Order: sequence, then C-alpha cells, then structure tokens
Amino acid sequence: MRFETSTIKDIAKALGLSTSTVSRALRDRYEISEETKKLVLAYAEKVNYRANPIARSLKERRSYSIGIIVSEIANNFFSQVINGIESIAYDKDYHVIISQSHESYKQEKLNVDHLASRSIDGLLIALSSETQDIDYLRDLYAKGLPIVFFDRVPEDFETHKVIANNFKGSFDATEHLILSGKRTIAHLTNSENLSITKERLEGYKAALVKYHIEFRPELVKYCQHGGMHSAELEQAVKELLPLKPDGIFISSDRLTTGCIMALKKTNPEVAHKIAIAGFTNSNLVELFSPSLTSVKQPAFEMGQVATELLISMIEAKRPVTEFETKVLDTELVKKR
Amino acid sequence: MRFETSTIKDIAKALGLSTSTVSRALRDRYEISEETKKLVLAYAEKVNYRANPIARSLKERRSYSIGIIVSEIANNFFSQVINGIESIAYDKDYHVIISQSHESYKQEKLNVDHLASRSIDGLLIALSSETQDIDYLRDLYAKGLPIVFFDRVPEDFETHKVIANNFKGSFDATEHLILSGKRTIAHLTNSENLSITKERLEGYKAALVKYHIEFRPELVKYCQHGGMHSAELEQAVKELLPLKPDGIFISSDRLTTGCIMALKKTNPEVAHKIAIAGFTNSNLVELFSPSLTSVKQPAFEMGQVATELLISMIEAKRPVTEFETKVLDTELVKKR
DNA sequence: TTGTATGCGTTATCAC
DNA sequence: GTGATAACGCATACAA
Repeated sequence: MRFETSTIKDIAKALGLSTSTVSRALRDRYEISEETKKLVLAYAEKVNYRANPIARSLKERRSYSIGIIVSEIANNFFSQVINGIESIAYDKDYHVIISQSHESYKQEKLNVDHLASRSIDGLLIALSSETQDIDYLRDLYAKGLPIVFFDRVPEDFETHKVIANNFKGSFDATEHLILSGKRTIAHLTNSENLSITKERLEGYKAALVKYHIEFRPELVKYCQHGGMHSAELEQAVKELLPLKPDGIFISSDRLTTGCIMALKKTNPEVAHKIAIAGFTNSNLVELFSPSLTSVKQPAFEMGQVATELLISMIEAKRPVTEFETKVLDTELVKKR
Repeated sequence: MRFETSTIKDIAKALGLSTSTVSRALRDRYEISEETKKLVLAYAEKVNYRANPIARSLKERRSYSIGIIVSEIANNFFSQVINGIESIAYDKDYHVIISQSHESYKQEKLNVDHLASRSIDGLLIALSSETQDIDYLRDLYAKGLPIVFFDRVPEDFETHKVIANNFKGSFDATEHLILSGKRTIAHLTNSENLSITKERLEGYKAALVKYHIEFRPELVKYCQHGGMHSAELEQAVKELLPLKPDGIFISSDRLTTGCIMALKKTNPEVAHKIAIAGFTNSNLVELFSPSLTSVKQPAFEMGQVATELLISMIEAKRPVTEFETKVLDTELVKKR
C-alpha cells in the first residue's frame, strides 16, 4: 500500500484505545466487550478501514493466496479450470495468482520459484509438456508447500491429484469413430511424457482392440508444443495424410482446433472427408467441422475439486498422509 | 513464506556481520567493500537465499506487482494483451496479478478493491461493459494509485490510455464490405456505454456516409453481455435477419465467434450468404467463415505499451501531469 | 565501510 | 476486558 490508508493504529488513536484492542475487535477473536467491539467496527466502517494483507502475511507467515500454473490461459480448457478455481478460492477468501508456462520447463520453474518466494500458501499446477524433472517441486513440497496437480500429473509424486477419465474419454471417442464406419483412425496427441498423452493413447488402443483393428504406431503423431506452433501441426498432417486415415482422434483442445486449421489450409479438398473426434471444450469448433465429435472435460469442476483439496491441505492441522486421485468423467458430444 | 527459509539475519549470523551489511551487499546499493559483498553474495547463493518480498513490501510500501482487470481471459484479444503485459512486466521485475470482471460492474469493483488492498503498485484495466460509475477508481487514483486504461477507456479520467484505432478499423472493415458489393450492412456491437462501442459505431457510420448509404439505426444491435450468453446473440440475429442484411460488421472477438455460431445454429441456410467483417484476433474463426474479414488489433503491443506507461508512472519521482492516449493501428485481414 | 536502532502494520504473549 | 510489548523480515537514517 503505497498510498494513504487508515491503519489499526489510527483507529486506536482516534478512539483512545490500544492497537491490540482494536485488532481483537476487528478479528472478533478474544473475549472483548460487545460495546467496544461495536464502537470499533462502526468507526472502522466509517473510515473504510482495510486491513493491510501484507502486514498480516508477514506476521502470520501465510498470504491467503494460491498460485496456479497452466501452460496457456488462451486455452478453453484451462480458462474454464481457472474459473472453477476462482469460484472456490474467492468463496474461502483466497486470492489466486495465475502464471503461464507456455509449455516451457524453464518458464514453469521460474514461475513456480517466483510464486513460492511470493509466499503463496499452496500451488495448483498442470505440468508443461516439456517438464520431465520435477525435483524442484519435490523440494518445495518437502519444505512444506502444499501442491495439488490437475490434468497433467506426475506419476511418482505422492499428493492429491485431479484428472479427467482420460482412458474412458479416449475409448469412447475412438469407439464412436469406429461405429461410424471408420477403420483407419489416426491419433494426434501431445508430448509423449505427459500423463494425459499416455492415458489417452491407452484408451485409443483399447477401442481398437475391442473392434479387432490393428494398432499401427505410424498413425500416432506427437506434438511437442501442444499445437502452439502451426508448423508442427502442418508437419503432422503432412505425414499422416499419405496413410489415408478416414478418422482422427485428437488429444487436446489446441490440437483439435489447430489440426482442423492445418487440414483446411494444406488439404482443403480432403478436410471434410475425415471424421474427427477430439478433446475440446470449445463450442466454436464443433460448429465448423460438421463431423467433429468432442470429448468435453468437466473443466470448471476440475478447478473446483482441485481447489478444495488444496485448501484442505493448507488448512490441515498436521501434514496430510492420505492422498487421493480424483477422476472426473468426460462427456461425449456427438455431431451428426 | 510458511515454510523454512534462510533470512538476512541467518546470513548475518553465519558470516559474523550485521543485517544491514548483508542487506546492502545483497541490494548492491550503498558503498560497500568488494570483499564483503562477494562474501555475502557467495554465501547467499550457497544457501539459496530468497528475499522475502512480503517483508520488503511492508517496508518499502510497494509490492512490485501490478494488477490487471479484464472481462474474460478466455478472449483471444485479452489473453494476447496479457501476454504483452507479462513480457514487459517480468522484464522489469514486476509480477502481474490477473482478475476477471466477467463483464460485471460489481465483480470489477470487488476485484479492484481486493487488488488495491493487496498493495499493487499500479493498475491496468479494461472496463467491464456494465461499468458506468468509475468514482471508485477516481478515489483510488486520488489516493495515489497509478492507473492506465486500455481498450475500454473512460472519457473523463485524466491518465494514460492505450487504445486501438477503432474508428479507422471500423471504417476499413465497413468499407471493405461495401466495396464487396454489400449495401445492407448491419452492425452488431457491445454495450452502448463502452468507449470502443462508440468509436466503432462512428467508423461504421463514416464509411456509410462516404458511399452515400443511409444509416439505419434498426440495423445496429447492442449486446449487453458482450456475447457471453448465446441467447443474447440469437435474439440479435433473429431481429436482424428480417431486415435482410447482406453484410454484418461486428465489433468484438466474442461477438464475432458468437454471431457466426448463432447464424449457423438458427439459420444455416442463409449463414453463408452474409458477409462478415469483425474485430477478432482468433485465427480459427477466419478459416470457417469463408467470407470473414477480420480486423486484427495489436493486442500484444497494446499490453506492452500500457505496461510501459504504467511502470513509468509508478517509478516517476513526482506525480505525472502530462498524459497521453496512445492509438495503435489495426490491420485488416481480408479473405477471398 | 560497517554496525545500531527504528519502523512498516499486524497479531500474539504477556501482564494488569 | 484491556493495554503494553515483542516479533514477523527487511531497509535505512544515523552513529561510529
């Protein structure tokens, strides 16, 4: 607070009380006479007193704020998750600080360090597609920082996690393509080391197995940058088309929109012939690709659940030892 | 910082120095012997010392963080602006705190108050479409909080502002429709009290005048919620179609995507016959509506410029008295 | 060049 | 029930 505001001291002086009395009245904590409490509250209201959270943070050694790390806020899925996070956090008087990793490990680490040093009380994080080494998170966790992972989670890290039922979502989407008569189904997906990539690949494979369709590795294309660079997608499309796929199952929001763009740009004549099913939370996309089937993730809910878990860790009297991995169901929205 | 960390005091004790010496060495501020400075820095590095920004904020009465208020982060334009803001802020060692108003005046005010009480050093804000009374901002400004408006700016507020050349962008877009042979051009736009709405309406009108086309108020539809609710857009489309427009000039990103969706949903048979030109920073949209022409705003740059202005205000020795309104050019991206 | 003392605004531990 | 006082971690005016 760089500019003038009234403090507890001001109120105390004005009312002829001590700062501790004022503090108690404001916090309604220790026993205090109704009378003086009312007096203080009334005066505080009058001068529009706002407690200085910086001072409070320093004293209490906590900040009432939680950090969020996502790869991109310009991603329908993540912005919906963030809305879910905010809905719970604000309700419980926590502030949120959003940071973007832009799918870069270096940036992710930088942001986390920054947040940690800025005294966040807990961290909600979806790993970047580059991230493989999470020792820096382990250190922070060991030092006492509560962490909850969502969507993109590590395997070997004992804490709460919230994910979608990626296996089932992928299975359903692939099955839908198969039931529509498709037989050569490609799979366009994220970086190989993301948890969601692995889980979704398994769901895709399982559907193929069920319908006795051979799994062909060359039909699977990985995009390291999650479709942020159009060149990456155009390259994938270019490699895929000679294999004559009649369907594509796509593993993320950005990839789905990006792939449709790449198809229309590089091969408009075949674009409409290929059925697409993809993880996407964007309403827009569905409309334009008539045969697009989307796997909707409960993004808002994922944000809510993750935040509730995090806050429970933050406010727990002693370290949590029982962890859970919440798995939320996806919804298949079929189009024509 | 809720968990263990080494402080200046720890370093001082370990090195047999005083806290002030350590502080000075770390901040490299007062004259201090090269020797002790090196000693301190080396040790600080060794124990991975991180200054507690909370304590620093309390002491210096500033937080090295700037607040951002936008209506929605899930808006291509705003997320690009935010990226621009971050690029400058991080470079100058400021942290950013993002809040969403969701086009609600109440939420906007709540967020601003929250940020202000959390000791932001400055505020970057694009007003919500509901906002009419900005006295609360005036109060904060009077108390010393530097504020820079971008995109959606108030008329009667003397401070730095950064906007796009909305008049010219709208003029160009409308003219483009006219030159394509359109004569009945509707205008779909935001809430009437937004600055961008007014400026864009003027550009639209000016283009009509130039080509001797009569301005018909019934062809202009305002959307209070900026296209966040699909019902709102469907209603607008429903009212517009009986007037048989052959072109629509749309005033924002969300409205453009939303309008195309509404058209395809409610009147797929005429959707492709209507030429659309709209303010949108989404690459996706262009692809799907073949005749869509977009007015691209320099969003990233807008974020950068606004942030530079804000930081200059924050770091100015005395109150700024000369204000500027930066006007950035838009770019018309024509399709076929 | 370095050390001592003070205060930022708040909460907590004592006394009274 | 209330008031003095210390402390959170840091920066700085002042003294040495």
